[in-house]
Amino acid sequence: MSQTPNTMGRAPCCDKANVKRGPWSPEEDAILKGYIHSHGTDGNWISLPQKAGLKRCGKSCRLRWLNYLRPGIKLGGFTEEEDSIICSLYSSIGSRWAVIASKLPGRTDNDVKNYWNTRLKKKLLAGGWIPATGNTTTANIINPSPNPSYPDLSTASTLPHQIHLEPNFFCPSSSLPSLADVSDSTSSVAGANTDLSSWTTEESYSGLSMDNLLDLDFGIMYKILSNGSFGFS
DNA sequence: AATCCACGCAACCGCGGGACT
DNA sequence: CAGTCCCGCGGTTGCGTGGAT
Repeated sequence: MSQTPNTMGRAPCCDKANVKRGPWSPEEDAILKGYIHSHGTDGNWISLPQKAGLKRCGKSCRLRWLNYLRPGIKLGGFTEEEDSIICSLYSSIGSRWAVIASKLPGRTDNDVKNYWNTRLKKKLLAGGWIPATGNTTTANIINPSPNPSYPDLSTASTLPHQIHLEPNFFCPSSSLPSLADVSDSTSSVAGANTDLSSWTTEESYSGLSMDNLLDLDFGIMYKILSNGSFGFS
């Protein structure tokens, strides 16, 4: 990169007057794909377009690669199961699209975000899962049932239970999920008690931070989140 | 057939935070 | 420790398209 250091705020990532903007052409896609296949990103997106011979901003190249060109990208409509996963995670962690997308192989954060904003939100509104008034936030997606059962994700055809949100992470011992539901995890969770079979007290659950929880095998995490008595700040 | 409008999606923008010097 | 740079993220914008009028 050859930008002059700017002490008055952040320097622009590229010279906007000399980069192409807007939709990518098939030729540009081919150039970017070919360059990354043979050279990789070299850990530097800013200098990549110049090296590859593209008149694009590095951020634009990164976005194009991550969202459309990299191998394994899943195109097409979302499945009911993916709907359930998105709803469940959104209700518990909010608009952390990158985290949600990481639980959906082949999906990108942009994809999930667009899907939520354009279609899934409407679906939830239509089904009464989101209050018709006010903004859609984690705080107003409320579990209407005091004693939710655990929906089976593998055969999910309906929207999941929502999470009751509290100011801080908590888990009253009276509402612990059945250990039979959580004891089959083989996940390794750094910094947390990973022996799920030993989770018999409120204390052992409380030691699990939200980030730890996100590292759990999704099926186990879902079962925990599906218990309407958990909450996160 | 022409115009309007709503929708979906690709892309851009700015910020926060981590890495590096 | 402070300053700088870049990556990654979430919010937002704007264009293309298809349906309605």
